[in-house]
Amino acid sequence: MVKIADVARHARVSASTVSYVLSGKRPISAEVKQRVQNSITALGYHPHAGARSLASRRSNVIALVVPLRSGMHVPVLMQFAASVVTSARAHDHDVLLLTQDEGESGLRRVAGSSLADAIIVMDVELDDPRLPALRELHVPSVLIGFPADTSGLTCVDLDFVAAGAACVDHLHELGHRCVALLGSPHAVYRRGTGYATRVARGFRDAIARHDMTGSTHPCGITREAMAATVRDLLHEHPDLTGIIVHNEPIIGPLLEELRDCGRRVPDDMSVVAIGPDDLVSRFGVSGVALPADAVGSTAVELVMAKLDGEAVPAATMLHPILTVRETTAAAPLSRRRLKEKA
Amino acid sequence: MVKIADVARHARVSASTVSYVLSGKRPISAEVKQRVQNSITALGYHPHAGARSLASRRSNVIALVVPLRSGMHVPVLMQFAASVVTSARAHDHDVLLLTQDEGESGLRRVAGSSLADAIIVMDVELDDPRLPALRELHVPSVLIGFPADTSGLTCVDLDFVAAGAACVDHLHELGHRCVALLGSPHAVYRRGTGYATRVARGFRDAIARHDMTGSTHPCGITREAMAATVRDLLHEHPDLTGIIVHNEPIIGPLLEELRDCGRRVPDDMSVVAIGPDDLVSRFGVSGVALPADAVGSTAVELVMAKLDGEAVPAATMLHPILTVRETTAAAPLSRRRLKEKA
DNA sequence: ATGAAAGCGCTAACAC
DNA sequence: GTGTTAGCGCTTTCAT
Repeated sequence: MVKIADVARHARVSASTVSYVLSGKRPISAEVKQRVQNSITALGYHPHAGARSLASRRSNVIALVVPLRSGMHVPVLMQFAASVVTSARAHDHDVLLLTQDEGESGLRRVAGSSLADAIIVMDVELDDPRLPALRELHVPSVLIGFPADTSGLTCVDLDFVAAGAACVDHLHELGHRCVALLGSPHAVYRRGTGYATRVARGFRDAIARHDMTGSTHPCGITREAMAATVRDLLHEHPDLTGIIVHNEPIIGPLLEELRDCGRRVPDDMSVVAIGPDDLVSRFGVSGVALPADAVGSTAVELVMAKLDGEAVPAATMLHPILTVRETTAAAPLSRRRLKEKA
Repeated sequence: MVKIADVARHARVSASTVSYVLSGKRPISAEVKQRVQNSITALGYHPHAGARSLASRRSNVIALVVPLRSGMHVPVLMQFAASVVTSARAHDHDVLLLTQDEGESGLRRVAGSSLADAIIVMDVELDDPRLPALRELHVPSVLIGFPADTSGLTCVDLDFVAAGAACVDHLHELGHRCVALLGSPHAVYRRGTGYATRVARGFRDAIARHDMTGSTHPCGITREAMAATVRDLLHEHPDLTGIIVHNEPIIGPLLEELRDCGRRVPDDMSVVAIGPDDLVSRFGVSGVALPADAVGSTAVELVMAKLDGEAVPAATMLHPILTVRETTAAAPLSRRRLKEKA
């Protein structure tokens, strides 16, 4: 194994000079710098990670805790993870993969042994059991998702309240006055998943602001459950012209069901979705995409800032971006009005 | 930070004794062992990973290279990864996550800096550009998937040849004599993805062995492409009674399409699938599941064996397990014969 | 069965 | 702008 002393000898400098060339922590003459770099490539030198972390008290590794057994949409998890790895590498850090089932002790182990300098935790729930550990741990951490109490933490996620509102705003602009939110299964609301509730809040706020009629409907993820909910919905609200759906697995089936019920989308019924961009774009649905890449890279930026001792906000909310596709159009009623005017 | 000397003092032993209690590399009296363990928990001691890897030349980390941008079925990737992490933890190792796009240099970096003791590479292609590096690297590696030439490597995967054959065998036993393989898109065969070709080989071998009629059909992943292929197929082979499908995205649509074509499954047409178990079981399809967990844990076992200096086979093929569900039944023709006999 | 001591390869004062 | 040196916290001979 080639070590720093070998490089130093080869470049006719001291070991510390090699170290400083690598870290850039002190000015080095252009000539020496060049010589050292040549020797490094000539010998194929790679600094020993362990020695480095021992001497510098920095492992240049960040731990990423992923929820492997959860009911989350898996491709999104992957996108998160990919984005975290890529961003971390851009900051010269590596990523250690931890599973949620190691729980609190996993966090303590990784932090305690200086395996990682920081921790990113995905899919945090409202009252997550790991929160106390994260607060008291001496390594910086960033959470993806919002717990009930963010004090003493750093959290990042899509602004789901704004996302819910953005969907309503979009429908309102198109002249819709009676809309519905097709949400997650009841269980998701009860178990503290935060974002489900937040979308509902954004929805209700916007409905009130625009003086519209709106109702929210938890909805199962099976085709049958969805069909039942939708039929009830159409029956109880005959003047419904817009549906906002925040429930990944039913986006596709919902479109089919509406067709089966004799409603053309978007002519008779507009549909807006909040969900993973692969899903949303695959079905050509207007809506707000879950910005997995942005969330991942933001999490890394926040972690790096904390490692540099900078102060960061407890909550970072990513602005929703609504993309208009083929499932939303002017409300039937307002189109009728337009014709009458003509 | 509490270090080994602190534990030693607290337990009134030397540092080396603490180290040996931890590693078990030399006999320690029950009494001392107990005292040391008490001190460890009392002080909340965690050995410093960097110091450890420096002194022992072992990081206790294995690198896992995942193909993030590939066309692979993402949930399966996740299952692999989860299985690798869990198995690694059972061997007291952690997992470093690398993305495929770091390529060969990523492997050299991780190995060269002693960040990881070993490398597991997922989704290896027939002529993977990273193979030379993997062969010459001084750290052990295990590949998930088979390249064209496995010499000097250690590979593990489902035995796709046997899987293809098992599907044919199953149909043969049910009395089917004319079957078809609905495979991956043409592009997958051209690009060297190994398993596609291997399934086809197993299929053809079994067809020949049983003296059956069989044809293989590459198939696009869109609903339309699949529908076209299926209609051609039904038209050209009127006596077709069984379809083996090895193409994740079309498993569901295929069942619908057959129904639309007036074929009842399994009464008129049996369907066997090779694919991710979540998919296969979701649709109640008979078939061979991709044993992600088994592949992941086997990969870890192989890596551990290599780290222990044991010799391991270049190729480990996991036996396919065919599960019979609701989409296969006795061939219509043979049932007719049975009736005639009665 | 236990202890003492010599590194492992690197970084960061401290010197000049 | 560069060199010297004292650790970083652990493992593992060597010694008893």
